[in-house]
Amino acid sequence: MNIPLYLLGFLSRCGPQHGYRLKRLIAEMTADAADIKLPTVYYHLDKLQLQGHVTGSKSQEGKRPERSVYSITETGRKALQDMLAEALQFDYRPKFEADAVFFFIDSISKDVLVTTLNRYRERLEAVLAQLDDDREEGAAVPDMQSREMTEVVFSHYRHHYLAEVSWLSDTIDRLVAKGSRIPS
Amino acid sequence: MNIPLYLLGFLSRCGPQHGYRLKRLIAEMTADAADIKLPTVYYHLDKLQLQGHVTGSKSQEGKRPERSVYSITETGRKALQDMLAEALQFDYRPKFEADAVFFFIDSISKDVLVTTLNRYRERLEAVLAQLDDDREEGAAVPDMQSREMTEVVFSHYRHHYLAEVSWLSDTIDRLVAKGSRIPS
DNA sequence: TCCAATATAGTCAGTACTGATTAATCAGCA
DNA sequence: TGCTGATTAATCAGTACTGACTATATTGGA
Repeated sequence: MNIPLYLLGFLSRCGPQHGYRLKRLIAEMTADAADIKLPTVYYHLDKLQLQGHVTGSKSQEGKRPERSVYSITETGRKALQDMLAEALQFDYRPKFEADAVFFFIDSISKDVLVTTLNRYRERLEAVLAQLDDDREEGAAVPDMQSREMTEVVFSHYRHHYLAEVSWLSDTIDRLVAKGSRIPS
Repeated sequence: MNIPLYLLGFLSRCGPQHGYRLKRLIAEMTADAADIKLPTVYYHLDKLQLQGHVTGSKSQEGKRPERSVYSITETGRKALQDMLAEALQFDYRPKFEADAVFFFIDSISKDVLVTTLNRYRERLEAVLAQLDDDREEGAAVPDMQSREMTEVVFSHYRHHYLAEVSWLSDTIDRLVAKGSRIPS
């Protein structure tokens, strides 16, 4: 997910942050397109610190355990530019986890498969509806720039969910057609 | 990628195998849809052995280092059925690694972005062409059952690559339209 | 027949990631 | 005011994965 890019990017845009706040910032600003787990955030902040791309200033307040505010450094800004250039390579390599099933359907009845796929299609259509709701909500993202780009990202998901539905329809048709030719 | 499902599935279908052979079997039979790395294969075979789903019989031939032939056990076949049922849940959650760029384009000129996206589209179209070639090749997969299902999987990739191209076109149009309204 | 290249079979050490847990603070309300 | 549940902030121990490496066997050609 190119996590360091998100971390440096938002540290640069929003100024010094605690790891925890940074994680939430990213989730909010990207409308959850990037939901990075908290331990993962700290893992990468540590690495970035070793590389000198961020500095963490520890500070003790009262009896609280130590906590750090992370800031991007000058070399961090350089690294950010490099990462952006790298990300511009745009390499799409999807993995369809569930496709394994198709290699072993001989142990599944065709009826069950078709029924399951139909249910899957219903769920996908629900996700699409949800996605449109979230888009409306994403319209609440503060700055203009981010909002427009959030639209681009939403559209990205939308296209692929539609593709999934379309493939599903084809596949169901194919299975049903085959079933009618060779009725079991 | 549900690797244990592939391992048990092909051990079941093709009989006892060395880890190495199993890996290649899977690559061939799935026309590379599942390219599992060799150390990953052994990692999961070890786990499956601990769980009792496969047995590995060590055998020394000549001066060769020890090597194991793995077989699926009865509990392994049970586990395989469970995994198939689980995989039938069909959960599609795409992650678009490169989308991070869109949240930081303010530091990139629009011209560069549009040029880059156009180049990306060209590359995608090449991949689509390659995909069709591979499909032809996949037609050489031995048994009928596998071949048909390989078609389904190819069609899956095809739909999503087409979606990617279609999203790209929309996005480029959007960027260009915006650029013409507010010429920099 | 000897050698280089390739195929076969596997290990190891390190990277990336995350579920579960800890620990203090704060807001609401009985 | 004292208790409860949510929020803020972070760590730890474990899982999953893989690049780089080791070692033998086989094969095609000079």
